Amino acid sequence: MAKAFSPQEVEDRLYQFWDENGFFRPVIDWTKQPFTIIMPPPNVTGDLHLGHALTAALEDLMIRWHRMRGEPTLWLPGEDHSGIAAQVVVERLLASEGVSRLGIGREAFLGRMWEWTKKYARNIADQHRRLGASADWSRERFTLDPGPSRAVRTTFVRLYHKGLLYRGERIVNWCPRCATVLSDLEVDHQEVHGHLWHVRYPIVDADGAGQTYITVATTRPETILGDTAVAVNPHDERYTGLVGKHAQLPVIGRIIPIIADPAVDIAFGTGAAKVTPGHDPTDFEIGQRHNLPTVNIMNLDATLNENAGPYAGQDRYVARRNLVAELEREGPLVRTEPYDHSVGHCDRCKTVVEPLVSKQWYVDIKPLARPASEAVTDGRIRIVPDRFAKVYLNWMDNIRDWCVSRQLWWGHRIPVWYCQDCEEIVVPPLADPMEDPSECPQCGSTNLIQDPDVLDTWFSSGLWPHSTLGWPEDTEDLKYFYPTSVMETGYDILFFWVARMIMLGLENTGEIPFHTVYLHGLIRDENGEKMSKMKGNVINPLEVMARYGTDALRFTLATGTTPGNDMRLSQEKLEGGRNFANKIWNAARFILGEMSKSEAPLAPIGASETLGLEDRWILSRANRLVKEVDRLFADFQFGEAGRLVYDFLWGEFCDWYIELAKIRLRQPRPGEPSPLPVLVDVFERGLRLLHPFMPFVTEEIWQHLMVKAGGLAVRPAGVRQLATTAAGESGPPALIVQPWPSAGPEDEEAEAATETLIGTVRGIRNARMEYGVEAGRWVEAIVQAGPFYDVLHERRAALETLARARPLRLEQELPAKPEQAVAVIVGPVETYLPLAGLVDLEQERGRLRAEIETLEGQMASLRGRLANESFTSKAPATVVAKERERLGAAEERAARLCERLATLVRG
RNA sequence: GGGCGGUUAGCUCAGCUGGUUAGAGCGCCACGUUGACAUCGUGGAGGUCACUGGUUCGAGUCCAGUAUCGCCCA
Repeated sequence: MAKAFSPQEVEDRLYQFWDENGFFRPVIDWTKQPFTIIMPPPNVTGDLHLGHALTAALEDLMIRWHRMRGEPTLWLPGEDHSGIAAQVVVERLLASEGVSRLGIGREAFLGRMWEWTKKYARNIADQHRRLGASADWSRERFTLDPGPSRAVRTTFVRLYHKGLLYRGERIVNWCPRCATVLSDLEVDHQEVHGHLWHVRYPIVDADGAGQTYITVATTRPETILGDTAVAVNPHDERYTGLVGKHAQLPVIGRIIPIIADPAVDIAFGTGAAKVTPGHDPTDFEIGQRHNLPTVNIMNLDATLNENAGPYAGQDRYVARRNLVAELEREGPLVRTEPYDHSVGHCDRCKTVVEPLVSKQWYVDIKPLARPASEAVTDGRIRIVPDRFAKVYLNWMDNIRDWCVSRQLWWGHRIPVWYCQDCEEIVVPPLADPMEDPSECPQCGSTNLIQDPDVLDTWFSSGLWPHSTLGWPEDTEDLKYFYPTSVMETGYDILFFWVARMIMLGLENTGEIPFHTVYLHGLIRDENGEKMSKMKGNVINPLEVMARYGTDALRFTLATGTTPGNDMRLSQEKLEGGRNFANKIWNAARFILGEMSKSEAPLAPIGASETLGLEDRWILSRANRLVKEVDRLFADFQFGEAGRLVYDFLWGEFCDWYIELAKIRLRQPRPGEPSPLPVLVDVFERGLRLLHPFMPFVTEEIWQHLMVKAGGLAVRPAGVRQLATTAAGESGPPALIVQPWPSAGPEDEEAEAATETLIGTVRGIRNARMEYGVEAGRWVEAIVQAGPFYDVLHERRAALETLARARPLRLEQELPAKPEQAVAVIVGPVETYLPLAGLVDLEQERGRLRAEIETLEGQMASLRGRLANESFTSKAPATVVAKERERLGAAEERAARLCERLATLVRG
């Protein structure tokens, strides 16, 4: 084995080994409950980013854990066609070739889309493989595949016939750059610095005494050209006399009514609002209430149209500038003030969205939202962390109809035909949603034209948990794996995706799509900034993996996040992950080296009384760890679990157990058991616990271990020699399919004794350092071990070696304690280091006094607590007992320290 | 405007049924190349847990309020 772990040498090989042996494919076993995760399908628009890496790390962690627990485990991978985003990329590609989408036509364009998509879907899948994703690639799905497409069309047809899909003309969010409508969720509201322009409209039928004009305030003066009324609040006394009168629009001279509507905010601007039903959602509603005409002044590319009179053909912002100039010149502009307000931007391209009236397809969402809310309120679906349940329910309660049509070519074409002879809308029959209608059922015409638009990408994503498993067919997969277990994704798509999956899953299947929603946070850069290509602070997971290894990335992500919270990723953190992998690697090198040296077969671990103290200790600690990790995993606390495994392997196993084992291995005493079986057993169990976090390094080491163990003809306890593949065949042994460890009993006696041993070693090291003893020098030590005499006598060699204390005199009771010596007191164990020539009695007295002082502070607070009648009567007995014990220990230690101090003072 | 979250060591963060003298990684200081590992080891310094009040025998942890930063929705 190489001196340092080199990830690139093992990752591809091991992934292939797992994949080829079918370990990723579940065996359907109807007697067992499966564990299923449907992977959120990444967009095919490029490379995986760190968010995907986090998703993969956490999902693979759960998947590997459940697989090791022996559950039929399915992780179904896939990719999303990502409608608008993908189309934009390919359109840009075409532009670089000097052609356009419209130029080459729909069919040729879709050909190019597919060509491009296939390449990138493969790219995404390959990147998931590099992340070590143990997903079942035989079940991989793409949103435009025949299966999921059939699900989309079936859903549309059923919703339509149920009356839950309708075509409506209303104000939509239009992205002039993407040339499509957007759903409310795809609009990103941002504060922008703008102006509020106060514009005076003359009253044409003023009654002499009253006002002769009315002043409106607007942030979008160009829409004046589309005004069809001025509205005031009915309770606004400033304007009561004007309601019913008429004003004249500047520039184009249209006469418009002054109306009263409660939607107008008295406090905003002048209290008089211009009403542009064609270009503002609120105004549209006012227009509906008052039967106002709607004037559309804009083309779909955000230039003004013929209704804009002299401004026709100008871009909206050019027109705004020019119009403001004209108003100023001509007089109606009475005031301009700076004004910050929120403006909708296209989620994808950040272009300012234009509200305009358009005919689109909508899902009547409330009937779907109710059952989706109930599924969360009644606990059938658990959201982790649970605070997001409130966010979810709040959104559901205020949900608005979902605009699902998009003016794109790339996507699921809307299965609606329009009769060109009678205006009938034709949708395929419920009985066969896939059938394209050939004639109009109303008039018999065959002159049908399919709606040119496609559906919102999220419409197909919303079906993902059931469409990937075969719905609408009643497949075996659907029956077995649905409802799925966990949906793990980022909180940023809770509404976009998770909510819609719940609604559509319930609608289509009558069942929840998943039992648990686990939401992770965003990965930010080391300064807490959101990563973006624009800022240039994007960390590419592929580069990270090349530099630090996949395990390092995965461990760092999995342990650095808590549910629903963002994480800052930095090189330092990744280094930590890499170092941990290397630490484990080197522990393996040590153990394997020792195994090679040993001629004897690896003995099974015997009964407790045949084991050494530290063996019992580390086994007990390992058992405690398994118990804790199980508890934390079950509660989705992966980060905390990972940290415990890290602390155990590094801080206990490597730092102490291996060091203690070395002493026995180098100076074996007759009759003493070898630590090797325990070394191998505990390490091997540690590898299993770590496997879901760091699959590659653990598998690689485990394979080495098996070769060695196999060579010695004895395997660590509990190893499954052969794995079973999906085809029911036997495969080679592999860590990925080893059983998850189960927790054995704890050994408190061994833990306490070993802690005393470790504490004494630490105390001696500490004293050495304080007195400036050179690291390599051996020092004399005299130990009064009291009740730990037998234990320390047993571990005498350990104490000597680890504390570098020799000669070491060990007694149960010390009749006379050395005076010219440093005292180290750990529990009832007193250690004296004469440190010839180095001990300064004044320094030693100071050291003792300081220790006594902190101890006294502690004792005072404990005594106070225990003297408090309400504490002893109200606190649980175990807590009170524990405090008593602590006080006792502190008192004993203080007494010993005081005694020591007294000796020194006397001397 | 409504809702949510953060505020703990120099930095980044854990701390989930309230119970030691609050932990980790990184950074810092000192020492150390004995055959697992310098991607390392040993030891150390460093925090009135944002603030105020409350509940409780006991609060970093629960409640209310304040400040401040951030996010979501409108």
